[in-house]
Amino acid sequence: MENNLEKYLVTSALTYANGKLHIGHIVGSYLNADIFVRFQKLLGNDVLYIGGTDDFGTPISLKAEEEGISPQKIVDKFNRSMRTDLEGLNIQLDNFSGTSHPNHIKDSQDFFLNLLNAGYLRKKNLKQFYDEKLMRFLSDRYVEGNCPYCNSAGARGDQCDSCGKLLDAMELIEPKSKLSGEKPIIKSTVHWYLELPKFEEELREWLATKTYWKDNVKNFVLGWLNEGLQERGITRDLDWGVPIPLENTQGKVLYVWFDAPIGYLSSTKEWAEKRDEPEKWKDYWLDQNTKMIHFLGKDNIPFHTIIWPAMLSKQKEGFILPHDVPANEYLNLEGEKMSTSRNWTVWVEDYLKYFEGEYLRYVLAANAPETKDSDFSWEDFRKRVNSELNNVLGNLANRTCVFCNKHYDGIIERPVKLSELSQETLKEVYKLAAEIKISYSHYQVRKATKQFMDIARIGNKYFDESEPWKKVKVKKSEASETLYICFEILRVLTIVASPIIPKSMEILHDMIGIPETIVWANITKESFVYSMNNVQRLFRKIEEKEVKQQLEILQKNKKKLNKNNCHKPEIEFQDFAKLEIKIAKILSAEKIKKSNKLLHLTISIGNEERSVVAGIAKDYAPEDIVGKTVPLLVNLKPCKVMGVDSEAMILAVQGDNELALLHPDKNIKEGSEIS
RNA sequence: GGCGGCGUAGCUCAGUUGGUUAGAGCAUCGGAAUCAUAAUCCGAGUGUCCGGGGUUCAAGUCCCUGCGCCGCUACCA
Repeated sequence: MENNLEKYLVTSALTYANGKLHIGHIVGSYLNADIFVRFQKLLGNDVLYIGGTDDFGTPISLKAEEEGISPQKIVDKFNRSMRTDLEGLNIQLDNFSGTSHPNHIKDSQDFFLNLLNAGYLRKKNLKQFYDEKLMRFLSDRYVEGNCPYCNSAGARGDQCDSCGKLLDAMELIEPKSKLSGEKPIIKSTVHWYLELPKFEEELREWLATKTYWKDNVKNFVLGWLNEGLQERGITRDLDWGVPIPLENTQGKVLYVWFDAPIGYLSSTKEWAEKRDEPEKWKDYWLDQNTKMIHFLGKDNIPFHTIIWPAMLSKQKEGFILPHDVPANEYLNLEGEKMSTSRNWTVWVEDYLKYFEGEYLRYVLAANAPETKDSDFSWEDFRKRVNSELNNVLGNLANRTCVFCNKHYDGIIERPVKLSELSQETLKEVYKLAAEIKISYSHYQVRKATKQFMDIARIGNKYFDESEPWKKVKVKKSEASETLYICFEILRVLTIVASPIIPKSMEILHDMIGIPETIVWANITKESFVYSMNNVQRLFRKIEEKEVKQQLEILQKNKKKLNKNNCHKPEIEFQDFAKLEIKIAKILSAEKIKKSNKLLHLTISIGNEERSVVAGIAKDYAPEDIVGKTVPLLVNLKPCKVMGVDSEAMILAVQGDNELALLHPDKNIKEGSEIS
């Protein structure tokens, strides 16, 4: 049997170290990986589970500046908080590292050098705009100016929206930094590009062997390939990152997406060192029998299916390539898209203040966004915990144990002969267990969850049909057989459900008092004696008021953020006086074709009419707003938006999810100025 | 507008490569039972599988088209 051992290297996508863990991270790449790892361990396979934080990049360095501490401090703080949260959810990685650890720097530099020496990196001299005020290079989309072709204002460095022409940022007339509004200077710089087009052929061939990948992943990758691969810059002018290992490259680092996946390797090496077997990582990374499986959310697919394999394939060491990339879709929250910037999510740390980690594991597993986006709601959470975990599984365990204690002093032995119903029942349970194995192997956690709950349902049904409470009074041995079978069912459950609710299943395992360990091979091996031990409730119920409380917390947090978010620097009155805002009447409105947000309005400010483009089409239909009076910023520099002249700007207010026009409190004649 | 996805019971969703009478859980209603965490078990269901057209002996499933919703993207809040 030992010869058949399979070897897995499982990873959860590195989490960006500028915040805490929330349920999106968990459902996207941690829980499904942990479940898979636990399952493989039950099978006795050799599994190593690796992860960590993604520590570099602009957002972290900006955050550090804001808070006046070093980026490393920020990163360390969140790395620690994530470890605690993962522990609270019983997600057990073999190593949780971070890309700012020293190992990682060296590994990433090696990757860079190997690619360079193999001829897959191209060095490009380029001129780039530089914002002197912020001391930062500006990528094309952060520069705007007048279009050299149609001369309309507001053209971005990469494209003019008025005439649609693709631009070179250097051609812009009167360029401005979008970040500071200052006029940027032109500075020359050097960057390295990964020449992805060179990999196309190889990648296609490699991908053709991945027939077993999930459809959503395969389609995504093919889409990318068919559009044609572009070379991608892998360096940036920044100081918080992995330095480029070449002469005269001060102030240049590797772009985060390049070094992040290398974190899987450096984290493995760190694991090996901690075990005092520094070469042990090679057992995984250099052994072609290792199946490397990356768990991640759909936004991460191209990096792991195109760029990362390309990078790996040109290293000297002969690393393995990803075997599978089971990407999950997104989880919504109460029907709305999750968003950390709006604080619309459930933070693990907060969750754990109120509920068991096991419950979240179960609910997220039962409702995982495997094939399409799914929704997490607190009401659904309550229902699943109460009517599934408690009523079906918890109650089966409880009624069996309590009955056994009451009538058999807590000990049940295997009957010599089993009735036909008992045999049939066991057979059915084994069959389901076998199906669960398939589900787990295919990452179908959702299905596995339903299936093990079905096993518990079989148990309840069998208990009822056998009526041991009647038999115990007349044929005590028959009633004992019923209990025995129920214990068998519980025993199977401790194995098949343990990847999803490991803690509860361990408790149950102790409760029913059997010596056999929880491993998959024991499923069909009947136990001979069950002896009760510290019988307790496995789960508690969630009350309606707890759901209400969580919903209130969500709403409260959401508002708090909006308030804090909108402080701008103090200004002088003269600054305000520069604005000419007048009350205007909307004369006509029509949709701008090819846009779903823009309306073309004709507006009157008394003696004058203007053409205005407004981005309000999502909240206002043209016919609804004709005749309305609204505030209008009159002296905004005119520009063209999608080919339409905009000679002023309507003022509107942004609510949580909608936009609202403003309206004077009294009847005011159009053209009146606001001050 | 471009790209991608989705539309199945009141709700949340399963439906493998086309193949009997379209399923599960929850909720609802009726019944049984009283070992158990007011838990369980049995029964009753209800469906224009978004609309229309096509391919086929056969379409929820494949093709075309219309509508609706979502995501990414572009966009003067």
